[in-house]
Amino acid sequence: MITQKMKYALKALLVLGDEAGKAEPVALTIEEIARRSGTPKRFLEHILLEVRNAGVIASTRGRSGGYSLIKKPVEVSISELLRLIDGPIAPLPCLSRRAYQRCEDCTDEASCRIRKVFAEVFWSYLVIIESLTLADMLRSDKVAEQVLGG
Amino acid sequence: MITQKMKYALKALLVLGDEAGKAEPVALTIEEIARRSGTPKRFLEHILLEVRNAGVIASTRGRSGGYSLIKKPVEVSISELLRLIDGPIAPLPCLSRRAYQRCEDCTDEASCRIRKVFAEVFWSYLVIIESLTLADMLRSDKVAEQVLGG
DNA sequence: TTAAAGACGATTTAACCAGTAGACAAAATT
DNA sequence: AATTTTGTCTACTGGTTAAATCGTCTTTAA
Repeated sequence: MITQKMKYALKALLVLGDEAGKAEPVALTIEEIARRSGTPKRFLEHILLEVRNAGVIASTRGRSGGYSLIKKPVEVSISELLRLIDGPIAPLPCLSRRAYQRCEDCTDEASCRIRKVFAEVFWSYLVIIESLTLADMLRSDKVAEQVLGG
Repeated sequence: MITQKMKYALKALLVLGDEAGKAEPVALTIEEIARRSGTPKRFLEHILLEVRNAGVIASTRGRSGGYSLIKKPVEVSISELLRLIDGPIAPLPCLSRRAYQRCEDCTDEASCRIRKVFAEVFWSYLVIIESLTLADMLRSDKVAEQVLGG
């Protein structure tokens, strides 16, 4: 499960992405982003700060300040955002590339059967999620409807 | 990330699976399973209880009691175990089949762009992990080595 | 009947999630 | 220059979960 915080981050980026796609985009205040995305304003502050530090959005302070998207949507990786907000994606610390950690109880990583089996699943999963970008979300209404529920 | 508890559950099942594959398998005590799997004994109690209630293993009480695998390894689904120990697999509650929950802030599920994009990733992922069983883990040493680390 | 096992509920400690509050800094308007 | 509007940053809080541990009870074989 992704966290609520991640959902808020995505919603905020959708708002900023929609704005950036307009004819004459303007910077949006936290207040406005919070309103449009349905996010608690004070909480959104923290989220936007992290996203800004990652170089995805930019902020200007003072009157007529606000936030705007500075990366092209196609360059905003969902998996990177996940790592930023929710932490490592890998099912096991010993399978994470960016946040590798040896399992403290593991005697021999190469022969670990748990690692081995999750590695296979994980690589397949990674290929899929690494290819996802904000652009995919922004134009997702154009995607053909599929049966989802149940 | 899967929890430590899930790792312990898998390790315990590997121990019981290995035992079940022997010529003359015997029931193993918690003590023995804890020793072989490197799991805290008192914690393992709770884990084995849950796994037993799911019908994967059986227990006998009293002297010469213990645990043994009662399902065939090929019938022990890793994804079911994940659901049992760690909860829903889906990235969003509104994408879970078994633990479906509407996102409380969601106005229209069908048009939710977050849901839509995660749905695609999730279904692909599900296909892979749903096919995994304990049997795959038990014979995973036969799997060709692949480069994992980094 | 007693020792060896599992069953089960209560408690604990630390971390994390989701959110709030207050003080501060910058920029534009007046 | 003062004021207002914005973002920045640190700290805190209440609730939940993870990872155990503890004590007690029940079952069963020797």
